[in-house]
Amino acid sequence: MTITATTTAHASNATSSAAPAGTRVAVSTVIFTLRRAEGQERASVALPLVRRQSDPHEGQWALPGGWLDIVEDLDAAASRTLAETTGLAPSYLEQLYAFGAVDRSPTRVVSIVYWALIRPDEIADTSDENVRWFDADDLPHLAFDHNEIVSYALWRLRNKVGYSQIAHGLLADEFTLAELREVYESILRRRLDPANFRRQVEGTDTLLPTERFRKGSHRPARLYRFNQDVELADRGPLGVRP
Amino acid sequence: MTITATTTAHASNATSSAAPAGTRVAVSTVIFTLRRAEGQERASVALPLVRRQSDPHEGQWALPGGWLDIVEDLDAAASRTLAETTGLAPSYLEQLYAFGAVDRSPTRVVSIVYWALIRPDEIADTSDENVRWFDADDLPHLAFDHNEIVSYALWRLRNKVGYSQIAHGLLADEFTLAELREVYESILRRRLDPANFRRQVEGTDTLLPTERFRKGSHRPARLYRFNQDVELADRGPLGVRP
DNA sequence: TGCACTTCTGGTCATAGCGACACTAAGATA
DNA sequence: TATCTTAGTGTCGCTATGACCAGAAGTGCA
Repeated sequence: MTITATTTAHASNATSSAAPAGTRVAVSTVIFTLRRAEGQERASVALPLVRRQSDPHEGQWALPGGWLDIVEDLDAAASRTLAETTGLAPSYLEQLYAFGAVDRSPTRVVSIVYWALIRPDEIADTSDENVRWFDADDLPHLAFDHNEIVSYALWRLRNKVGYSQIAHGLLADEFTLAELREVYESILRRRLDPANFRRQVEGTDTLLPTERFRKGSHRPARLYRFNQDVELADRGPLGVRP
Repeated sequence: MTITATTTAHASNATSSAAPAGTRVAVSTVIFTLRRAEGQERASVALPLVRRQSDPHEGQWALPGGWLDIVEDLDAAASRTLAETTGLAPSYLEQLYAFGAVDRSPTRVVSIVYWALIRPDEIADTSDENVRWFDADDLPHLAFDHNEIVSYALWRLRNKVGYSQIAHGLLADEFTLAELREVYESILRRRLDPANFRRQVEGTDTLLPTERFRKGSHRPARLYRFNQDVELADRGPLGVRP
């Protein structure tokens, strides 16, 4: 398993079509999950970063990514990136933006950036010292324009959670309304009224109640299941699916 | 003035960094305006297309575009495209999506697509036979995946008009509420109640009333002016400005 | 001049959605 | 058994919105 910190890297890549003179295309991915630090009241948004091993910004943290292979679709390249970092398929994957300022790197690189969601319970325990999960709101200074990229991805996440069902991409098959609410609260960083939240989410057709309950320290809560007929997000006429 | 129909073209370009073997980056732009065909009740969304002069899909209509210059920002390339086609600066310009399927062109091309708005009264009367304005809802079969691209751009336009102020990008400095309403009606393709529309738009701080009136065939209507302090659209942390 | 007609503009009314909040249900724990 | 905490229901008031009414202010024609 090879993990490359890219979006501009002089390091050669086995699948690279690098023509050193011209403009090269890289694909990077901002991978979000939720993580509960001990002692913390709320979970917080976290993402994996990769330590750069070679020249431009060597030693700094960067988004996982790699050069676009000449026979590889953009989505496929993003999925590959994600798999190389987390070993998983994303529960949600969407193109974020193409970054291509001339001066964003010593050589000319256009980075097609994706963002993705994966469920916290699926994160493999990587022992790789060069991959580390950071709190999205407490990042170090990153290589290239990656701080700006993460800011934009976070903005999109917080925005999109308001008008789509992407929150479900962070939960397992069955979940309680409290767990779903906690996802929203963690992303939006504010408390939501349990009663109103229930009313809102039950008003849609996105949830299917089950007959099972989660027994815990108090009154058991009904488990719900995500309605597979509804898309996580309206992508319009584009047919990109993770 | 050179107009190139791109997003994949074998034709060489003076500013191109074309390395024939690898992946090349093109920039195309979907340029929207409003146009009232005679006899038509409502204005409709129109966009300029360019007839391809060379091999892949020669003779077909395509989006205006060109190869990304190695010392040119993505936004700048889009603006250049737009200027070459319309001779104008856009009143709104935003990146749409990066299209990069392997099979979207005979050679490997990643197209960074922008979409833009320009005011109908500013459209230069081009005598170029290879540039023609089409109704967005009545397009011929276009080169490459450009039909799909236009569909997506239209979806974004119709979506965004609902929660941003981009409609102002299609009007002159001073306008009546009826004119502003007509922009919305044309984009959304449905009638809006004049009284309710007035209430909505006056509820925001985006409009500044003037003391001037537009005299027409009936009761004069007050002219309004767009409040320059409000952005046309919330781009989040990204600082792209046309 | 006066009347009809159209559009501009200000209002009402009923309804839907939502935030705030009170209250009941049900199990854990002491 | 009493108490605590979370699950879940219901209510109230505010706001936004769609439908619609009515007066204001012009033009055009008899």
